Amino acid sequence: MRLSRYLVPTLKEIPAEAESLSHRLMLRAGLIRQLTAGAYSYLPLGWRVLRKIEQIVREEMDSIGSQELYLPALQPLDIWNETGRADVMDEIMFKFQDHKGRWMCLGPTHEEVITELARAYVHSYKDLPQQWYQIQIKFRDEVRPRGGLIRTRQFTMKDAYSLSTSQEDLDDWYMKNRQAYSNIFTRSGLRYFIVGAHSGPMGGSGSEEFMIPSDSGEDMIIICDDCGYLANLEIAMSKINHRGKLDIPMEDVETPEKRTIEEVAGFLGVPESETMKSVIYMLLPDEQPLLILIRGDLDVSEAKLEMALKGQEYRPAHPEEIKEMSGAEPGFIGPVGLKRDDIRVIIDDSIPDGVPFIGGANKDNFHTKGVTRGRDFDGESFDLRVAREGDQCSHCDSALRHEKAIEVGHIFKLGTKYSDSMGAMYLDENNIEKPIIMGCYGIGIERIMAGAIEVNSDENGIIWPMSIAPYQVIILPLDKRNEEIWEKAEEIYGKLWDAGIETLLDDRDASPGFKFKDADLFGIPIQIILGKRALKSGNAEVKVRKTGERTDVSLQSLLSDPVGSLPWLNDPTLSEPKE
RNA sequence: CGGGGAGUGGCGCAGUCCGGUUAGCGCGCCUGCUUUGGGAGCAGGAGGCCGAGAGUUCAAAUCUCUCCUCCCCGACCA
Repeated sequence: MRLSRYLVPTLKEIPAEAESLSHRLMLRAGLIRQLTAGAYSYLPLGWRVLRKIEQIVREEMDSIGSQELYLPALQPLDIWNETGRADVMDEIMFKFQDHKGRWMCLGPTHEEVITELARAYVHSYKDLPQQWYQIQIKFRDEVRPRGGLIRTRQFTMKDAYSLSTSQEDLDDWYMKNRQAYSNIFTRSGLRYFIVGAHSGPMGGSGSEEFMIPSDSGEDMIIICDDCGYLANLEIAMSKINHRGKLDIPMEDVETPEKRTIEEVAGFLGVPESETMKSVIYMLLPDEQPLLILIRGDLDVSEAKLEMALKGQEYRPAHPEEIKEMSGAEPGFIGPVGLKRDDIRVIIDDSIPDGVPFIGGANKDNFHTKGVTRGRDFDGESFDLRVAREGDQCSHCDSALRHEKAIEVGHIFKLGTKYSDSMGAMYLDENNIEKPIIMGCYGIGIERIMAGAIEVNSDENGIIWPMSIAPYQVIILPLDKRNEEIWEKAEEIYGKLWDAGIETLLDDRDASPGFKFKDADLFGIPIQIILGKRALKSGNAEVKVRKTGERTDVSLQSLLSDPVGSLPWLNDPTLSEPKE
């Protein structure tokens, strides 16, 4: 492609809207343009990168025997009502009525459509196993799009769905996809972590996320450098050191207007870790009260709570309900002396038997010292707390650290959640009807692009890994009016394309400095610089964007054997992440 | 959804508090001449219902009201 006729609007100044590194560089390098919040036009250079990524994804999915198909983004709301997810995903679904008044939506994901397909075509164990995938657009009316392509309302996802007859076969598909994902991210020049994750509204028994460490990420992952434990902060485990057991009697102390843990601990002159936090929720749909107890200095992980409750829904209790139950204002609630006997109590294991804590007295302006589990109250034990940086690893006792990360892939063992609710059944060898066991596996295509930029750039611009670079080579004739330079540039350009090397020719009438700056900004891995100096000696100058290394290569060999004279084309280190 | 910030040629901004010439500057764009190894110089140009609507006023980018949009933090989120 000739740059003079190419839509690559590079910017010298950074648009004010861009905050994250990848967003700034994508705008500056002319890869994308925002149309509205969370929706971007992909300009030619950006689109080429996305297509490269898709191709890598396609090859790896095909290689594990996954079949590519294409499902509609336009979907009737009915199928979402079958699984009950019309309600669960209500907030993020783009919904509207067609001209007949039927409710439709733009698919935020495709489990329902896939299950409908399976229900229609899979009837026998002989039809299984199967894995189907697509590379398709998703629509999610995100409350807050952010970070350029990190979170958008319209994006491309590779989503795959495995259909199995047994848990073992699901496990097998899960591992195959896991391996394919590892290949995809490695080939795309990304350094990634696989972390244990929370399944959320997808449901199912287990899931893992593929994470690229980056300050622009929205997720927090917990890392143990010693034993390699990795998990999303939402579900990360950590070890708790308990104080010694002590048998002291309960004693009410006056704590006027001290409601928060911080206020109470400060007022009584004790560390927050010697206090106990009590939170009351109402379980739905029965309105059964739920008391959650956790050490005062720790926080409850919503994801862990959701798992402890096995997905049962809940809501925060109203202040009147709390008052009725405890006889005190919120801020003075504790586990001892509550006025409801149907209350369910779940306790984080930061509150062990025999260790006294300071808790609410269920009496306005009073707390109780010496409240002790096992003696004064008890309940179900769970790990509910959010792990903190510096906490001990639950596997090896080393200190945990955390890091921000971009989620680029997520794999789930769904089980029979969708096949049960939508009736996707098959007959087994014994003529018994069974639900199909499903898995689903997603990759965010744009996030790979954004992630690759986050990880591979310097102060001058993007440094594309060779594997996903929009072009491998850019030719920079520095003096357009020097006919010899111009002719050589054209000649090399033609030869490179003949040899199958994707090449850009900067044929713009611009100053050398301008071309250098743009070439660095674009991040094309190999620059071929044609100036008078080099030409005099019969050489072109080859600059490797990633290393800055410059080498003279004879024009003769470039023309006769382009691939052979550019060994960098096949240098694997140019497809690896920096450092 | 809570908090904060911002809408002025394609991009970055000034002007707004304190109303008053043809609304400025830089980048980019067009024409000409010069220039050519790290975002060239000079000269001459084109391009703006100042986010939208209503109001106040002799007069509104500027004051008032309503609305819309975008960004950031948080909550939320395959």
